[in-house]
Amino acid sequence: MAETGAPSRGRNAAATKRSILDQARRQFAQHGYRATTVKAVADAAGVSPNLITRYFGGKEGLFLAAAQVEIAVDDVYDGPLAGLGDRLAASIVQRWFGQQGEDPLLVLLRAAGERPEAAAALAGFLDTNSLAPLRRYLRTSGLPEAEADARAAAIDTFLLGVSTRRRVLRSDLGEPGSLQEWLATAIQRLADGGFSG
Amino acid sequence: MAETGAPSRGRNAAATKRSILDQARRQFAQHGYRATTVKAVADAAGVSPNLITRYFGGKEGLFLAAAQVEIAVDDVYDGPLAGLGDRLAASIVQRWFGQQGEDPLLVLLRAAGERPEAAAALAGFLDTNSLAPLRRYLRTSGLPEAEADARAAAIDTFLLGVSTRRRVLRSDLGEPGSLQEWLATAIQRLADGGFSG
DNA sequence: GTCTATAATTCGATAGAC
DNA sequence: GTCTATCGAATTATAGAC
Repeated sequence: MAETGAPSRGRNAAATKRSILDQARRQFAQHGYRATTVKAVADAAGVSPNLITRYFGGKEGLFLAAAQVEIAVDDVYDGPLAGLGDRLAASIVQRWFGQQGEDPLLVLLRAAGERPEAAAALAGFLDTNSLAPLRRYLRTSGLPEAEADARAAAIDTFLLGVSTRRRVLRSDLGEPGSLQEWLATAIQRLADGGFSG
Repeated sequence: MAETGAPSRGRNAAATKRSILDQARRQFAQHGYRATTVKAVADAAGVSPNLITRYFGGKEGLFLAAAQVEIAVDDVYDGPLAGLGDRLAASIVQRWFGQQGEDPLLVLLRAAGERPEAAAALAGFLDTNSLAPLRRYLRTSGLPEAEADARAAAIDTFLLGVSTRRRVLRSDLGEPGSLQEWLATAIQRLADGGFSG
């Protein structure tokens, strides 16, 4: 009885649409694109499959809607370089454990292996919203461009690895507390970097 | 005319089987599990689809065969800690650029998003063949267990991120030369790292 | 605004000939 | 040892009733 998206809708298109979208996100995030069927989503949302075509234009449109990420502004780039690891780690753990509903980024990450556009969309999103800000921040901290870029790429890559291990490979990364500490240390090591040494 | 697996086989079961397997690895590595059809593999191998059932028992068996990884013994764990980054980076770049045929690990990585057993298989393989050896090596280097484990996990996670970025998200990571340098530095930073500081 | 029924396709697997 | 032909299941999308 852990239904999320089927709380007694009646004849209300908006609520129905939302319910379908919630379940779609959940299932795409869990099984990827192809393994998710419109019937399964409709069943989970408690509606008839044809409503998915009606409201989202089909499975493709449903996926695009489910993969839509809202960019959350963050304050991780306010503060000294020495605290970057702590701030980033806190932000990540917060995003992971303090959130209801599925993360649209996970929809993209999980579908990236089977859908090239999903891979491209995720790559683009990360470049714009993770790598580029990191680069700017590190450059502003007074580092040479090449050094800043190398460190930013390393951190960004590490974070992708963490997400892949946790969400795709489903590895147990430990308690939120110790996980956050470990994350902070690793990030800080890369941020303090010596790449052009 | 870049066909790999269809070099004029005649009535030779072993050669046919090999040809199918080569093409299967290639396609699974490129499109994942569900998006790869037995017909497409058969066409690429220049054979009839039913031979896949005949020789591999079906699509499932074909995937398992294509995902079979042969463990290559490596000498990255011979040498001082200060050179670990260099040795690991060299080994990785070598594996990437100096290899014919598709990497079975990529088959697993790409299918991990849609097939839980593939995810589990990859996680298990990495634990046994990457994380555990790293841990052993770092412990042997005289580090406290907790510290060695934290550094090993960080390196392993970073490497997963690199593979995901490169093969799944298809990001351009630059020339082999500079890529290897960057890898070596990042790995070494994590290997040297004060996690219990 | 939503459902039932069904069309149209795709795909994996099988049977049997050569 | 391999191919042609076909079956059956699954899935997306549509038509039309309520």
